[in-house]
Amino acid sequence: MTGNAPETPRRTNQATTIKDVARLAGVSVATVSRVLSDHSYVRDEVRWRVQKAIAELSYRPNRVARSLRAQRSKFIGLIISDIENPFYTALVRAVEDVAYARQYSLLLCNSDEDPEKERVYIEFMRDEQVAGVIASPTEENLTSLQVLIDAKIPVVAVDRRAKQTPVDTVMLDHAKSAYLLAKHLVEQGHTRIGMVIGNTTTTSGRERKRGFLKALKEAGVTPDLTLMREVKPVEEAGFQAALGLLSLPNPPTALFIGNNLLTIGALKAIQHKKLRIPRDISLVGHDELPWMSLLSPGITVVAQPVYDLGRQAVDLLMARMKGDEQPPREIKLDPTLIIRQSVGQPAAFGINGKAKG
Amino acid sequence: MTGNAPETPRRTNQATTIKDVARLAGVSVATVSRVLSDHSYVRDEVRWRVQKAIAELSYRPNRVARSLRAQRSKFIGLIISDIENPFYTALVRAVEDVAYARQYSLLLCNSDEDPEKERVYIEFMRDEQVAGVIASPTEENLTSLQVLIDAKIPVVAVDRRAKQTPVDTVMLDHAKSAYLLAKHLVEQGHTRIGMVIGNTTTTSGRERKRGFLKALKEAGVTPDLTLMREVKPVEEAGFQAALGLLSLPNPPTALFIGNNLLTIGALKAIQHKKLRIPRDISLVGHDELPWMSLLSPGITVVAQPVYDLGRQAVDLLMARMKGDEQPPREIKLDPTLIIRQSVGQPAAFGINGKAKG
DNA sequence: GTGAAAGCGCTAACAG
DNA sequence: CTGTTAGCGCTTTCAC
Repeated sequence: MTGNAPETPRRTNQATTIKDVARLAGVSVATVSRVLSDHSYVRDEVRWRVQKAIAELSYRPNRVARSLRAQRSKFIGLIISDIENPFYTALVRAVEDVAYARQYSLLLCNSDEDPEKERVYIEFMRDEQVAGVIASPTEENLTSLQVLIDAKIPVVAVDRRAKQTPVDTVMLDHAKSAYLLAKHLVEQGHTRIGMVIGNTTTTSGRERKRGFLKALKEAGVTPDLTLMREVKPVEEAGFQAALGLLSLPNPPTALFIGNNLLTIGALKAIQHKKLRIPRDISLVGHDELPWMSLLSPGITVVAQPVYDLGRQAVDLLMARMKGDEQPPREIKLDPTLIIRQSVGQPAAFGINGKAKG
Repeated sequence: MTGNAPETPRRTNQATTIKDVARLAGVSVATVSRVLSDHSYVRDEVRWRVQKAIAELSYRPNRVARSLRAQRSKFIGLIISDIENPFYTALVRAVEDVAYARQYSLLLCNSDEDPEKERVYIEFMRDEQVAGVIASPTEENLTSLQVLIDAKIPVVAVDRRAKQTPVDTVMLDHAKSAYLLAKHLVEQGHTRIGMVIGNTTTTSGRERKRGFLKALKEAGVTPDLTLMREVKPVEEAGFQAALGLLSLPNPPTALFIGNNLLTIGALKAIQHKKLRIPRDISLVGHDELPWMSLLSPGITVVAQPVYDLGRQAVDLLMARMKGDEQPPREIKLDPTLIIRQSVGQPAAFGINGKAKG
């Protein structure tokens, strides 16, 4: 992001500055500055004159100048890995809400699950001297966040951990959510369970896998490695992975899908194979989406308290921005299991007994 | 967004500045600046020394200082009305892609369909001296954009027009998309068509209504005002409006829904009423979503070329930023009708012949 | 080719 | 209480 473009032409109609206000009010710029930030004494009569001048000129302070002066801007950088994922969208919304209320605004960056793009954005945040950064690291052992720490810019990791950097973290109890989902499956008698999750280089992926395995172990089910897929968390990958699983000679009787986009892909694979849920195949997915209840049968999922995730992340960040020096905290939020009708008994002979698409 | 909070404490570990580089390289800051922006002659040997110093100190220019100096920052402001609407999400993605490639980054603002919040953000953009703004105006006759024009900040309206302000505009041919949808309905013999669209204070709402009426008129169908609803484009409003329509003594045989969130709401209302599509009620919706094909039956919709919308908006904006002075242009993009199975013949006796939920 | 110096708009010492 | 002034980090005349 190091711009080397030639200078844009200077604006012609000069905006009104603090000098203009000072001149009109017949005071010094310092006085104007004082009435602007009212933690300093100004005689009422003078204050009034200044305010009048401000109004008359419709003066508004230049925020860039303020930022330069303060060595800190009023931005919160938000780095997410996929703006088209409704989960992150909801997160952005929460952060925006809170930030707006506190007079901060959002520098939104979409890392696209690309650590390099993420790094570029992180350095950019530093160069822009943002007030703080909320990030969902592309990799659990991401090192680039250190740049921000060095620049004394507070950082909060959200949804995923950044193990290499000691920062506050707010996330779902991923292991628990996966556990709930997998437990639901084994309780219905499934033992051949296909798993499709996001890459385990991220916290969410790794922990969900752990939760999944824990449920199986508790039920005495031996996990079958040939039924486990770790892929990029996008719809197409979910489709391919599920399709592969369903096309196996001895396919699973249930699918455990660890991410909302993957779930859409998996559902399309099931549709493609002309399989019926839950008769031919059972399925559980991670994350609730507004349209999930429209499907018939409804899909059993775990829901995240997304808004809370965002809100708490901002709260933590704000505390740091105010100078909070405590050791990094980690907040884990609880998932909610929403049981619908997508899980049945394991099909008698597996899906091989059925016509295949 | 006029911050009045007390000054944050000055950072302790001073970042390396252009001065440090100059000192280390044994040149003046001017020379360093020259090698940074290489449109100026610097002796090779000197250039090399400077570059070495830059590398050694991991120097990165302070972007805030640059912005202040240039009277213009490297941000593109993006004001949308609902970050949780997948349509806008896709738009954000497109804009982010293009902006990133051109070394700009995104200041994302969610107006929440609130003209006041929008106005605050617009002034904020001005105060931050952004390079340009892409906005989807909350109201067609929004006046606040004038602030940006006055500050010579280029503006592009996207998805919706801003009639009061002469700016470039990129949007779907809303009238056409609505027309295609409504035509499809009347061609199947529907004459009692319920309409639920977003408020007609926006371009999209108004034009879609126009397209809807045009299709009816062409087919010789007299629009029934009691079947037409204009609401806030959110799921809940769609649910309520559709529910109202379906609960009428003489309900419509088909629903025309003018927005994706409204469609989700309408589908929930249909589900709530225990009606079947298309047997009891037909439905068409605006906007394609990744999961639409998962519904059975699939929903007939029009799709927007969202990515293109975003890309063209940025292109137009960039041209203006480079000084393009042509009169404002308006680009209209074409919708695509995706016919699935949600429209059937009008039910023989309307839904009153069926059990109601 | 290169350096010195002014200045972008603002805030915070420091005087008075 | 209020004014003067320095300076945040950078780019760009203007000299040399």
